Amino acid sequence: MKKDILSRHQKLSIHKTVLTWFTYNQKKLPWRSATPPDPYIVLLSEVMLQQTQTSRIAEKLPAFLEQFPTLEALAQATNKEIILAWQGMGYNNRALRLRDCAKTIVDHYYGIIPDDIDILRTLPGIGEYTSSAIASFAFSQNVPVVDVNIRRIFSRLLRKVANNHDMLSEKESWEIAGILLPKNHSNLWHQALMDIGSLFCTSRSPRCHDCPISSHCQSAFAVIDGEKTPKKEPTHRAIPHRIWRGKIIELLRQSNHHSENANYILHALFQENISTLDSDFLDYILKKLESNNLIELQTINNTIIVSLKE
DNA sequence: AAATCGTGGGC
DNA sequence: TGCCCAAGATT
Repeated sequence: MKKDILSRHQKLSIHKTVLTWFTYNQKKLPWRSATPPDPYIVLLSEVMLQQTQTSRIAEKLPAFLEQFPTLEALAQATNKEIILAWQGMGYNNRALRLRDCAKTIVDHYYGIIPDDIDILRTLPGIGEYTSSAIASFAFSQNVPVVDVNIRRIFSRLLRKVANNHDMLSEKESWEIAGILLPKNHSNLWHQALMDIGSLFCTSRSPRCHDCPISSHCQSAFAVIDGEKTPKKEPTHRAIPHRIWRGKIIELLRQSNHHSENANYILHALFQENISTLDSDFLDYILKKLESNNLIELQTINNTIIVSLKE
């Protein structure tokens, strides 16, 4: 990409508009309440927010923080404790990785959350986005950050898109993020862009009329919805395994502190009016959950007993 | 490196 | 209703 996508003047104008908008209109979120920011809370929230709406995490974080008030407390959580506490946040493997991340920091970094982006990147459950987000939001380092909101904003801002799926590549987005990064304002800049992305520059039906940067945007008032899928035939798509996995984990959460036998699980899931679950398939799913350290299996009197892993 | 990893809400 | 989407990471 060329560096002259926007003139210096245009960049400054956008920076000022976005940062000013944020000063008066930023979302109030639990992980934004501490000044200076608490790196532990930033770490928690950023992992929780992966592929998950801010509104849900805003609800869940306070109770989680009460149960695990420190990095050390989180590091000591058992699988079962962390999975129970993770209720409603999805992608249960993330919960174990978060605990493993905390444990790694306690065991190898004196319990101090690293501020080095390359070290952060090596921790369990922390990838390119989250390492950058922590460096920027917790430690105010002037690094680029790209999430789905920022990628979508850049995609639309810089050229007129064909539809709401027309996006810059991941790589291009990071390059643009580096080029558009205002000096010394990574933190506020990227949080502002994420707010604007989630409030106005949404994937479908963007609200350009209310968007603070629509006057700078090549795609303003011009984003159209993408194809509504060729819709060939009913193509009864199979239910993804993760849906069954999620139902099983949730069932075990609800039967808190008890084990369940596999036949009961089969029966319970059947009653949810879903027909494609047979015994062998359930066994397969259970073994994968076991290998993920999410559940424990034991066979007693020829029946399989299932419980959350301790 | 394309697939897989939950869950809830919007339309 | 069924499909899409959401502060991505891992294998």
